[in-house]
Amino acid sequence: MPEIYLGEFEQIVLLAILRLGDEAYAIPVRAEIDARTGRDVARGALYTALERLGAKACVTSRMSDPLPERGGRSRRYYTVTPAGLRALGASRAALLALWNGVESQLERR
Amino acid sequence: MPEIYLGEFEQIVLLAILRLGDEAYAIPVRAEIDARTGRDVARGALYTALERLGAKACVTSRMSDPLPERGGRSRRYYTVTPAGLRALGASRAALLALWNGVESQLERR
DNA sequence: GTATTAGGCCTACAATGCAGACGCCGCATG
DNA sequence: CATGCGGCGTCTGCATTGTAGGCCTAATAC
Repeated sequence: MPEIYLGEFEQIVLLAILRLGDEAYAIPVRAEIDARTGRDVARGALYTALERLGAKACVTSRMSDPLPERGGRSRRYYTVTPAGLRALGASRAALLALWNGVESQLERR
Repeated sequence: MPEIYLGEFEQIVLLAILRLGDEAYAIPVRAEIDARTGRDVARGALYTALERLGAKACVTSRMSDPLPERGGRSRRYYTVTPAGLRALGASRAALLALWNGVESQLERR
């Protein structure tokens, strides 16, 4: 297990995909991120992140058939791999370990 | 409020400083990070992060007097500013919002 | 056809993460 | 007092991640 490190944004993207389940293609992912974090990223930004996650085998993707809709182009749906889940769990644990006990200091402003 | 974004590593550093209180100079910070996250970063890495946090006004620092010890050079002690605390709180909230409800999927491995 | 809309991809640059080498300063010890 | 050693700040430079913006295509609508 060669220790995969996720950047913060990559984590966010993975989480959004998980949350969306089988509706996870770029546009809804982007919307989800915006809704949850207020971060309004460009589509291009998202695609590069997704590509890099793919390179690390944290996600896989499949193309859909074209849709019978207004601009119904085929969509690329993403799924988080087990390796991706593991990596996510690891970074979460690391963050939690550091947060633990510090919250109180935050509240004091 | 011009929206300060913290990278993941910067968050970790801030948290370590908070945790160390008034013993927060580079070497213990490094040790703390290693102990909590298993991340064994070079000193240089840490200093650049600290410098950048300084530039964003998330930390301040003061030099100590030289110490009467073997290699007793002066140390640079760091303190998290209110702005730093705010930024930390914000990124934590963002992460939490996304994590919320996803933990269950992680457990299923 | 031509507009309009959804959505994938490419290019290129900025910000962050990280390491290794350098050098200072003070004690120690002969 | 000179040489060495140990603690620690600092500099330079490259690698990885983050982000924007524009281009292109496929499909319906008119």
